[in-house]
Amino acid sequence: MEDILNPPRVRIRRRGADKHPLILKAARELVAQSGFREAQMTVIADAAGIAIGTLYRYFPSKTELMVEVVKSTAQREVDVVAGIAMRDGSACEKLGAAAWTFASRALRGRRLAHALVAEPVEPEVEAVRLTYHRALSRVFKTIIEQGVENHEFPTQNAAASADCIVGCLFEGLVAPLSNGAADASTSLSSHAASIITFCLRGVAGRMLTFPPMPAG
Amino acid sequence: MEDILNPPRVRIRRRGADKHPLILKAARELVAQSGFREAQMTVIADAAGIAIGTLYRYFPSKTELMVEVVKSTAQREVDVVAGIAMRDGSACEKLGAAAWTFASRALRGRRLAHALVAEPVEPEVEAVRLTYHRALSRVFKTIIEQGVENHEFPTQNAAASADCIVGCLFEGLVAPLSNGAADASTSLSSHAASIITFCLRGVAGRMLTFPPMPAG
Amino acid sequence: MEDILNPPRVRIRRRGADKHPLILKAARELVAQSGFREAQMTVIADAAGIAIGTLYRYFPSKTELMVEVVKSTAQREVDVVAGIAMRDGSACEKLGAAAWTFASRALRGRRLAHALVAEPVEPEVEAVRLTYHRALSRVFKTIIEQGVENHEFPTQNAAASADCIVGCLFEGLVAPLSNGAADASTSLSSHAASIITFCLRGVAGRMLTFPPMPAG
Amino acid sequence: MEDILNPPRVRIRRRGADKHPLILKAARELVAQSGFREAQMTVIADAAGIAIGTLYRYFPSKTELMVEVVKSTAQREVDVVAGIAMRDGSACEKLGAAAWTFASRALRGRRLAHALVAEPVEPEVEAVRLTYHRALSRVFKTIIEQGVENHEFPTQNAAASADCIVGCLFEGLVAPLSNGAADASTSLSSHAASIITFCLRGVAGRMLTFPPMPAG
DNA sequence: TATGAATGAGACTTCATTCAT
DNA sequence: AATGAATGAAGTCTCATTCAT
Repeated sequence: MEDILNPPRVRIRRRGADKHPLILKAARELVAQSGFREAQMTVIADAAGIAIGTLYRYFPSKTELMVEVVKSTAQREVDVVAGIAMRDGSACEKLGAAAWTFASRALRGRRLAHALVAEPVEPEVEAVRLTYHRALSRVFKTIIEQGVENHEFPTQNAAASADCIVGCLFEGLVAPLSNGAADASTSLSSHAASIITFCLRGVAGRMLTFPPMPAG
Repeated sequence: MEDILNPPRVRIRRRGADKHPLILKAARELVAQSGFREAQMTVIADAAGIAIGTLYRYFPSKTELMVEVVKSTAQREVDVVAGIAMRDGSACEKLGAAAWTFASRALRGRRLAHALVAEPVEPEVEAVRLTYHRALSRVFKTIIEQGVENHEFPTQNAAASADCIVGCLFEGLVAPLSNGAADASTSLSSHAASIITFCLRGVAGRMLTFPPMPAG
Repeated sequence: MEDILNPPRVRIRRRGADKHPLILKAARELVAQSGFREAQMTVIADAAGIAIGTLYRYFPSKTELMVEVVKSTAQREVDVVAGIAMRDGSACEKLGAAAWTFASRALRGRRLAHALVAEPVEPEVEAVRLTYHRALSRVFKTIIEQGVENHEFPTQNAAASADCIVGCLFEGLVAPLSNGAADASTSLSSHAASIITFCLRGVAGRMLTFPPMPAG
Repeated sequence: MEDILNPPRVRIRRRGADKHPLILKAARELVAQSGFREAQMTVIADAAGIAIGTLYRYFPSKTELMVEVVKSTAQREVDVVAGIAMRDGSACEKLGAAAWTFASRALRGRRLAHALVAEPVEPEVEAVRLTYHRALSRVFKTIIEQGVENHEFPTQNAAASADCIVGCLFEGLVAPLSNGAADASTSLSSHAASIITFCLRGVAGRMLTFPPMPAG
């Protein structure tokens, strides 16, 4: 399981409850709702039920907070997808399952997924998001490498293929979400199937059709 | 050839050169250098060597200016790639050439490409950027459809495949550029070859290796 | 006939048509339409069909132009009302007729009347408007003085009474116009009759009812 | 007693004095000194001894602040005049007293009174000012109606008469103040007496002379 | 003399961050 | 430790006025 986070920094010593996760939750929800730009510090503090001054005891700047938001959210996504990669089964199955898992989570989440993929702001946050992309890519890379060893897949630049899969999923699933329209997720899920089919072919180098899975 | 732009608005003229392209150039360069966020109106005016009031004679708001920046830049990219798609040759060759063209142009461009692909901004600008993605995708879709007719490629959801190609190129080429580091472009161009290979396999459903082209 | 204007200043020597009245007309119409604030120099120049630079050859500043607008417009109003005061008839009749004339002109004109009465801006323009108020007042004062000489009216401070009449007309007729609503002018004209009745009583010191006149 | 204000909004509190009245006072003084035009947010903040950001914590926009300035000032004036209308005495006495009270307060106040009566500004502020005129008029209307019931005054359009009184007071007292000149208030107060005499005659329809009161 | 593009001071507003209580 | 009022730099946009052609 990938760990995006650097060793967790020393936190403020506190008497009562640790407000760290509380703040992070509030911030994440606000970002999920309306993006980084709209998530102002005052609003986040309000949502967390604490004073703005208190928020600044836990996070020294908005940048830092947003970095944490991206880190933690991304980590969760990577963990889930990575969980799939650990299961038994052929590389092909795992690849399909992992992609589908990512896709179905992105189809919910919408705004948040978009924020993680395409809504940057500051270089520092951008850097973390890149880390997320790479972490996700690494999960796929691992599966591909297994498949190459198995001879399920032909020899290939596994890292590049993994990047491509991530790109396909982002472009295919997240970008269309950025127009606020609440598209019928049915059509999106068949679209997702086409995307994943493409990815499987790209990796396997032969005709494979991805059978859509029950949402999960 | 795609035309993203609406019919061009009537411009100011007389006395001195038309400042429209001058401003657009300055704005584009600033965006290319440091992204939308840093491109403030005052700075753009300075860079263009004009007063802020003059800037506002040509563009009624920052949003409008940024929309033009994205439109014009994106249009140029789409045009170039679309130009490739018009040439003679097999669908496979054209697909490779178009992808390679996009890739090699993105390898220069760096920050600008990133801005066109993944930076934040306002909904209005975002909408235009999405148009760019779709326009690029349509170019690839056209090639794929030709290939399917030719029986070069198997039957497939051409739109989804085209989106995937765009996603692969963005994720594979643009995202890595976003860290300011001046990566060795050699390694990037071999990376690009891997990416394109993946795309070709995804479309063709069989083993194809993309032979890197002479930079152009 | 009152002359509000100071001796007309030396104007620019010109070859072709004198653009002075042209500009004044355009400015007056714009002020009448949307007030001083909205009457920007560029817009006035456009409306007059001349260049902004030319406008500035005739009027050295917006303030000066607005002063002229108020002066000329007010002069016209004063002239019309003064014309009534010159006619034959009892002071009482003339007073009623003059008031009614002012009122009926104000009921058209709307925005312009408001601008002349209540929409000031700069001290310089304000000063001119005050002059207008005083000039109008002087017309009424003349009528009242005649009436006092005639013994139609009791001895009184004619200047103060005249100011009051002006005040009644402004407050009673112009102020209600400031809400953009296009009130039924029927109800306004009966309102006007009540206003004028009040004025006549105030001057005459006995019961007089003003019989509304045919609009003119 | 008229109440122009809507229910007062929830205010900021805690730590330090409530800055609401402080700001309002500063703004009122600036308007009184130089009118709405000169009352810029930065200047108001400076005058109140606070930062511009603080100003915006209390008033969301300049318009809102100006509305409050007009509302609160006007309310005070209306309250004082209305207080007179509640006293015992004949309608005639009350009418004279109310008018005199208004007049004597306007003779101080100068610029501020002018701002409340005749300065420009935005539609939103204008609307509030109109409310002030109407509220003042309503006070006089009440007195007149009492007088009509008493048979002190003849039957008449009480609303129109009340508007006239307001108009007389504004035109007779406020307008002359608008030229910055510090007129001898002695002459003004005898002028005021003439104005009020006119009003009484207008309402009563017979000869009444208003005996100037001791200033209050 | 006419033109109108260019100018730039100045107005309003936002929001991350600080610090006295 | 918590609070939240206060701060003010920074950004966008307007419009009267100037001046080169």
